[in-house]
Amino acid sequence: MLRMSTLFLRTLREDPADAEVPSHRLLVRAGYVRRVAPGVFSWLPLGYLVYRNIENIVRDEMNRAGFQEVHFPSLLPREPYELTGRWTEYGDTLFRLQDRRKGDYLLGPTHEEMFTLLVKGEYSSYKDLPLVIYQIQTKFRDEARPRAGILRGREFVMKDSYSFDIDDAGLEYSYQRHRDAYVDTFTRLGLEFVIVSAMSGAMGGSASEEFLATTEVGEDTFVRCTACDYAANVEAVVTPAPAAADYSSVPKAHAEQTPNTPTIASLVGLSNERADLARADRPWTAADTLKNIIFMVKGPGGVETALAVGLPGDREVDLKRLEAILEPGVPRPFEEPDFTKYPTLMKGYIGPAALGEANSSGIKYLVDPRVVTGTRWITGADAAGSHVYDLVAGRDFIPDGVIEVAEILAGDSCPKCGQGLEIARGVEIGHIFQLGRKYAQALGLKVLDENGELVTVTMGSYGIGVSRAVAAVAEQSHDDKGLIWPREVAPADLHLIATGKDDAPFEAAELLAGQLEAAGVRVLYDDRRAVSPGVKFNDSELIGVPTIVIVGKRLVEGFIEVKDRRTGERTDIAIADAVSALVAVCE
RNA sequence: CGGGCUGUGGCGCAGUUUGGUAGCGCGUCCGGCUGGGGGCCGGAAGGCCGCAGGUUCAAGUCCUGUCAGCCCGACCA
Repeated sequence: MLRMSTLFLRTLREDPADAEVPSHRLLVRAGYVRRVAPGVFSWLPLGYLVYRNIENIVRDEMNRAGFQEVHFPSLLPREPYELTGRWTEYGDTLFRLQDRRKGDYLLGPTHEEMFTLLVKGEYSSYKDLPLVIYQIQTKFRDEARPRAGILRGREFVMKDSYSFDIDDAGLEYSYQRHRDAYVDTFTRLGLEFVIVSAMSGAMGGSASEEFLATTEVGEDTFVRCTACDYAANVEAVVTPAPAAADYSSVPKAHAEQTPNTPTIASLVGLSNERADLARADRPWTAADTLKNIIFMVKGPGGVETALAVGLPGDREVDLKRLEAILEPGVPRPFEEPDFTKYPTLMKGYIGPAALGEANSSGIKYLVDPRVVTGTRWITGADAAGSHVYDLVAGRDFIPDGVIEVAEILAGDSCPKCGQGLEIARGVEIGHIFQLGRKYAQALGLKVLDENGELVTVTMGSYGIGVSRAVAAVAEQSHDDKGLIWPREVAPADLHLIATGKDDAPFEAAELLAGQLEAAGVRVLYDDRRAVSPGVKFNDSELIGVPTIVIVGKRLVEGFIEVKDRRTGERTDIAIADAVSALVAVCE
């Protein structure tokens, strides 16, 4: 039994000044966590109870799936990370340290290397596989900017598991088992979540998926369909290409003088103002223009290549999508000096005529999926102050291909059902990933197959942010008064409050608390004598135990009050029936 | 790494413009009252005003430097 009179707990009446997001504010105010350093937190008794409940749910679901728990150190030697290149690849995010002999060590940010080496040391036959092992471990990442309290710290707890299979089919199965286990885990945590494809379509379907707990303070943007169950990372959204349009009635392309129209807005304005350019049926909009943007892309060898992107003028290029699709190439904007290298490009008036590998600039020209054959555009005429009208894709120009980098806007069509998409935010609480043979290759994890041949093992890696899940639940489950824990993760089942100046309520509550404990109910008992009822009520709402029981002024009539923290609904029950009634509530 | 803001008892803040012996609320301690929504009265403890240097008779306040933290962005298995 937890007694408020002795519990190591101090609740705060005011919000801490450095906390912005609700989970951070409330976890600090309710005395669950305290900040120690940027992105580093201590867990106080109530917080640690919640943390452990969540950890145990994660562990339980892993074990149910048949995975085996191991435990690695956090302090790791440099060598394995050197072999996979991550000692340098991880950059400043890696916490590094040296021992007294100047030997390099690191605090593990994730443990692919260690798992791979462990299995390599023990197993050597296909008969040993498949294998899934996991750990629940403190991880360290020296994030450039920790924020949002527990949601994004530099020290955090992660469950990471790794699957080892002989072939792709085995990997697919291990991946699927994790996917199922994650759905069960997050459902049990009471989290509202979506599963989004984490990679661009080109990289292939299910190789990597993220589990995002939906919350407006999340750092990951994703889209989901308002009508069907489609959800995807912004990088991975596929824009459905419209059917090719009939352009038989579209007049021949004609260049027009359009002075001082270097921007889309100015071009659309002028086109509507001038009678000779205006459309008869409707005004021109930015979506009628074809905007061409050039990037310089640095390839892995360090060589820069120009790339032209064409997209409807009402859209911007989403740099994250562009970077994701060009990976490992790195794009940068096309700048003034670059124009001198491509004399046929006229800044502000770049058109398809100059673009494309077959044309004057020789620059590869990729267009948005909406630019299908038959669509007609206003676009640059490659001369200052001049635009081409009625330029038809497929008739007047042929791009080198399609590229999916336009920003996603709310209302865009769902690639699955065609209805509108919405943009939402979430925090990544799980990630499942078919690693393949990268680490097994680098570290030489091979086994003998049934033909006696050495084959490289294929791996998957699967993470759950355990400490982050505490904050994610808090983020999704609170009101203006405080936290509201789902029962299974709550620090207690019941928050029992005794009020009054006489001994009677305290004696009755004491007795009740003992009986409830004996019946297996976890009780947080507010036995403080000198504290006024208002303080106790407010504390109970801040702390967020799902059921609040008050032994107070109605005791003389033989009743106690039961309040549901989430709904606020109150019921009176007879003290004589209290134990059985409350046990029932807590089941 | 770029931009903005802030450093004053445990927490939240005022005081800095205009230099003159450091204040308020909460919390804590002692005594009393109160006892169904952070209640009241009286008393008390607790501060290198981020740090260093400078100006001045005098610096929380002005000047220079520096460190730290927070927020936005970049970044983020």
